[in-house]
Amino acid sequence: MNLVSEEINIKCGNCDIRHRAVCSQCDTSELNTLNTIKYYKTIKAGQTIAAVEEPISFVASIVTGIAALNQTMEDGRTQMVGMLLPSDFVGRPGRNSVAYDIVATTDVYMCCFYKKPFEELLARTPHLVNRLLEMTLDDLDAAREWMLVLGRKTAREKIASLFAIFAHRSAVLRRKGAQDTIEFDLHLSREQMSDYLGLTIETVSRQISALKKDGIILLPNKRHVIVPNLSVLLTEAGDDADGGVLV
Amino acid sequence: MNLVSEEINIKCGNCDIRHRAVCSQCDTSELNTLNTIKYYKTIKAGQTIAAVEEPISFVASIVTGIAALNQTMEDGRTQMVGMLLPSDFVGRPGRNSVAYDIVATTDVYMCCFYKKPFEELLARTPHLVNRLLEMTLDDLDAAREWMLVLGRKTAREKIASLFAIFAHRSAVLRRKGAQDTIEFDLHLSREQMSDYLGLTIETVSRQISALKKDGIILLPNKRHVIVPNLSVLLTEAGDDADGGVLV
DNA sequence: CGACATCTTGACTACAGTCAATACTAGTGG
DNA sequence: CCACTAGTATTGACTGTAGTCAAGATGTCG
Repeated sequence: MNLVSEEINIKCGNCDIRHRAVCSQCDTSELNTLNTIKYYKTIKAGQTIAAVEEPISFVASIVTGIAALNQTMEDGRTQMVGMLLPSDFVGRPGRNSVAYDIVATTDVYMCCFYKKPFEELLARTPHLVNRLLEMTLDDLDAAREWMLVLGRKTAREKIASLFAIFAHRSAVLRRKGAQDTIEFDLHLSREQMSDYLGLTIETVSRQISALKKDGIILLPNKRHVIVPNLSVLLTEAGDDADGGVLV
Repeated sequence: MNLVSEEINIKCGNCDIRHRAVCSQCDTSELNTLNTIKYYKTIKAGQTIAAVEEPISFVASIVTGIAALNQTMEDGRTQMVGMLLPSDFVGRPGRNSVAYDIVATTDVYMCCFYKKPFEELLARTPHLVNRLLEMTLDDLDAAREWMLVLGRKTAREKIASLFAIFAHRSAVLRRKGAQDTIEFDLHLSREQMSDYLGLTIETVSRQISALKKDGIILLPNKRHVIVPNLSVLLTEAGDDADGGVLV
């Protein structure tokens, strides 16, 4: 028992997403319980984690990697409706299927919990529900923020908005300011970007070239972006140069 | 005491949204508590219920009427990011302001709870949090469903999708099937529709005229719509003729 | 090195936006 | 009751942005 408990502490204690995931407020005993119903799983880039028709037997936290939530119309048009990043939660308690296809964009490492026992734990652990509510409200705000991008922004503003999100995330990680040079790796292909932005890949390509030509961004290669001045990028995104950027 | 309790039962017992709102699972004692911290409020059509800059001192349930969640860019472009219908919840526990402007589309009658005591009740009433989580997850699904509309659908499909939502809601209320004639009142102006759909009012107007010309809908007047055949409308919306319509 | 993916660029098209004139509707006051 | 006004909606003509189709460039991996 002692051994098990120690093992858990080592595992969860070292976990990168420990302080942000659903389990962030769990105490040792709750982590013990979680440990009995959890397993880790790796999904290769491009593989489907869950599909709309199929039942799903687990819920999970993304530990590393990126996954996309995709909606598809019969004729093949697709729209990415969300991006799952490390610490994000997969699955909806109380439902046995997902509302959109979840596809691994990069290799994804997940901490999975068997659905049924997780829901039981949820039922007797209010703070878990609280955490889930917090996360869901954040997701909702992000989704609505993105609705403005999809509904009202031009192609150039859309690209700038997407890059602003990546730049913002990178800036937070490296504690940089809006005046500093920020750089980040582009984990999405042109096609994935077009699906996220409601554009075609040609338009994505053209607008990226245009931003590059105008010196808003530098592109040492196709998957790496350097932003000399974040405020300028934010202006291009149609945002106030300080606020309004989620995720 | 007895009197008070009776009065509450009458009030909440007769409440149209009693079985769908946050309070749907509350017992008599909880309703009593809620009653001590609640008040009713009417907002005239066009009035702002809450604005992004201003602090908000309450959370609320919409009892009757419709309100819109609006996002606005500096240059005036606006996007409706959600519609609040009877039983929907207003405000975010734990936050003292809202992320978007909330504007009454029709006259709105709200059941308001003072924020602080409501949050305290929330902290000791797990099933309330559960209900709020359920509602938020539904909102999130609806928002993501709408992202597909905004990002990938044509103007005609957008209008058809909007009407399909209204028709669907009306059909559920009156227990009609997809083959029946369904009608509904249009509570939104052309401008509000354009804000919801990410279009201009001219395009909205043109597409409505086109749907009318093609016999997909009938328009006895500008604010009332008759749908002879819902499946046909759903096809126009680009949806599978049975599923996929939220709210 | 060759083969296949992904990405970029160009030429042309089409859908929705813009600007503007006209029609409709509801409300007010003579 | 009609005339007038203000707000809302429709329709037309034209423009512009992003989509489509297609060729060529770049990148990746066996």
